[in-house]
Amino acid sequence: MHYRQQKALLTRKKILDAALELFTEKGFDEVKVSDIVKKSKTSKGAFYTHFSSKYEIFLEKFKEIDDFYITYEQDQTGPQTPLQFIENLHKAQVHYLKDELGKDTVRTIYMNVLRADQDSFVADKKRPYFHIVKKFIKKGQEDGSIREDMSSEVLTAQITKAIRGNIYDWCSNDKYDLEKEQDYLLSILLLGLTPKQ
Amino acid sequence: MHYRQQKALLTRKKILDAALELFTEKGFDEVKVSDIVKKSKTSKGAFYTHFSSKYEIFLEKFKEIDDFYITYEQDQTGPQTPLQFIENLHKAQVHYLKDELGKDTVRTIYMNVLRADQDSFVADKKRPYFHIVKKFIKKGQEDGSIREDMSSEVLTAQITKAIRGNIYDWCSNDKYDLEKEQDYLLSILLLGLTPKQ
DNA sequence: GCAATTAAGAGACCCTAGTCTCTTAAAATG
DNA sequence: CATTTTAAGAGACTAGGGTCTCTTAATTGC
Repeated sequence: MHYRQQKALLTRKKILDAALELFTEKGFDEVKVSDIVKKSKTSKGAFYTHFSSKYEIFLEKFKEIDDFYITYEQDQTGPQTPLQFIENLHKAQVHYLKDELGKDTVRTIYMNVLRADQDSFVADKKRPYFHIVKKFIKKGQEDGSIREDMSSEVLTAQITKAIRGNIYDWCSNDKYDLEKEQDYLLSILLLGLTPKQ
Repeated sequence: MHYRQQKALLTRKKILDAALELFTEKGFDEVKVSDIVKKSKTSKGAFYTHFSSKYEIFLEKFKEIDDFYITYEQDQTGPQTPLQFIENLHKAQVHYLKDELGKDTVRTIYMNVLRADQDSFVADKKRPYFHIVKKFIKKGQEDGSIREDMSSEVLTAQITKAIRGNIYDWCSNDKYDLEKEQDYLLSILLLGLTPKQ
């Protein structure tokens, strides 16, 4: 590690810290790149050598969404059937999105995922969220409580994307009861996971 | 209708026609408002008196998405159970989105729905799509093939939003087999609609 | 140690969606 | 018919994300 690289890393951190502070304070749309540059006492040139867009720096922080899922799984101790686990996970999820992250943040993420140059993030199968759901679907298939005509991978993909539909609708509607709608949707999805008679 | 209003209407039409032609030719992102203005021989002032954004004029055209659903329902003649109808409708839907509208158009719509100033369009319950699905869910509830612990309105909302999740994922992933994923998802959703034992 | 190379960064500049102001001609008023 | 009001539209201007070029100082090579 050379002196120059160290200094660059410090610059990167200055920009990141300033940006996150501003995002928290004013929200993504209200923060200008020039604000970030001013606050971090750097320059546009520095900003764009370290981050490829304003959205990228925003995402940096919100990759910690995944910590929620990891922590959630660890915290579960009592006995639960796989279906109960999946249901409870998704009920906890809406609280986290609503009360911790906030609609505006989620909306920003969901919007930028659709930008032509961006590669997905929410639907990335490498995310802990996907792994955790898949793990419990597998368990359910093993104990016979979940259908086996589709692989756990495929079933997981279907559940998570249906849930994304719910979150998407919440983001685009002013009056939307996220919890209630999540409950309704889960009721259909979980029944849809049971083995066919 | 006064002379001035007539002339305004003509201007509006000139802008709309020019815009749609350019969108078809080059895609939403590649068309500049100045291109539209130039092609229609009008001005920015005229553009923004008739449309509130570039997206709004785009949506104007793609409200005809709804014609697809109306036509589809009318064209169905043979006997089908409500669940079969819903399944077939959604299989036809993906072909329409993929081959008629195209991913780029759908992506543009899904993205703009999330813009803070915009009110939804895709999740609007007044759309024919919603009405048609609801009608068949009601039928299924009447003949006992669909669960009755939730209203047809609620069930419809869940199905349509889960489907939106699928379309959303398609829009944000390069390699995504929309038809196959729709089949998988429908398999879960339709089972989830059946009455609980 | 000294030239040549290169990476970090400063900031002027570009691009384009959207706004603002001003003009003009049609409609309303009397 | 003259005057006032107003709505459509022209186009200059603003805003803000992102790009480009140029500088400088650290690193490398001889």
